[in-house]
Amino acid sequence: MRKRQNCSLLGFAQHDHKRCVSAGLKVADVYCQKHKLRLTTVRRRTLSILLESHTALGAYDVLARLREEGLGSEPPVAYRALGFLLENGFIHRIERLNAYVACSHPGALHNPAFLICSDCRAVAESTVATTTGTLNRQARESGFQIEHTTIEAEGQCPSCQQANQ
Amino acid sequence: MRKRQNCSLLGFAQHDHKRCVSAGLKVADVYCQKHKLRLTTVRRRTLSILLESHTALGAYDVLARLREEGLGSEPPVAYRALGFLLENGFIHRIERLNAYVACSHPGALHNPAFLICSDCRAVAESTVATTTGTLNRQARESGFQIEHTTIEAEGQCPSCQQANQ
DNA sequence: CTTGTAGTGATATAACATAACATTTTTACG
DNA sequence: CGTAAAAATGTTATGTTATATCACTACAAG
Ligand SMILES: [Zn+2]
Ligand SMILES: [Zn+2]
Ligand SMILES: [Zn+2]
Ligand SMILES: [Zn+2]
Repeated sequence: MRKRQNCSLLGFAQHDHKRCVSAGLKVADVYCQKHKLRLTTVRRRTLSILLESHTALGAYDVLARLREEGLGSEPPVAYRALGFLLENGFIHRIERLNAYVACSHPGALHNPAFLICSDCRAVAESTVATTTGTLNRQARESGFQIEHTTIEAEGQCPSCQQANQ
Repeated sequence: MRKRQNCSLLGFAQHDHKRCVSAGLKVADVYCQKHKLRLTTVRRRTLSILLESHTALGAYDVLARLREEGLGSEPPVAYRALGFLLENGFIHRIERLNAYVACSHPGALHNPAFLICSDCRAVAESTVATTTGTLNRQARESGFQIEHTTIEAEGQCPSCQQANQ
């Protein structure tokens, strides 16, 4: 009898979080070198700020951190860095929160689904991104061409459930 | 051999649109009477503004219309009316657009998926709202309690595809 | 009629995002 | 190297979306 694998989602599970940060930065470094992209100081620091938490941060939260460190003080600085990181799949945007979160499975562009805690903004990223067959069928039948699908499930993460019980 | 039913989604299909407006208002009238809710002038007009198009309108778009008609000129007027209509399931919020759309299947609270045209903001509402089994399983296994799921597919509606070909 | 509740009016401000243009840094190439 | 083009950054201003707060009004219940 095989032991059931623990496949709880990163973000809600206990884990060695320093590895998330270092691994995420490493992947970005390698990817950028390979694709001749410039992971500048601001961009790299923006990524590490997001990697340091598995929660969604607003652009102005990021900007505040950058400002403290003398890396820029005006909104475009943060939005440019976030834009670069989004384009290259290192971070994702959480539409419900107008906020940004580091990718948990970096290395390739992809289109994940998210589980978002409405209390603490913790975010877990699922690799499952496809819509249900029914929605796809309805789209096809009505002639709608789907280009991108956003799936965001909101609720309570394990620790906030305990805290609020 | 049974004829294939045309189940193209309202919003992209040709239809008698005056009926959408009158039916939507009627449902709201009845529902509010039954539940002792007050569908005031501003609320009712806000609903009809959204019913008049199957596209998503921003709060400030709605406000502009209300202002023209002397029904209110400051943001809270629109946001309060939209809030009431959202709470009672007469309209939905499109997160990707920070915009609002009248419900196509009014009468009960529900949690639909949307097909959103990125060119013209036309929105079709699908009754299919459940996430994929896999996402639900992942949530359960990691102890996350899903309360609400947003599914928004963005792409091109039939007429915009023709226009851009 | 009076008292509580729900709804509105009005002002201000918070939060999120981009346009536009000047300047600096980096890269590419002769 | 020197220099021109491209990419990134600095800076100012403004646009867009949303909420807090407090005063006032309408209205239903007792
Ligand atoms: Zn981590
Ligand atoms: Zn939480
Ligand atoms: Zn219609
Ligand atoms: Zn369209």
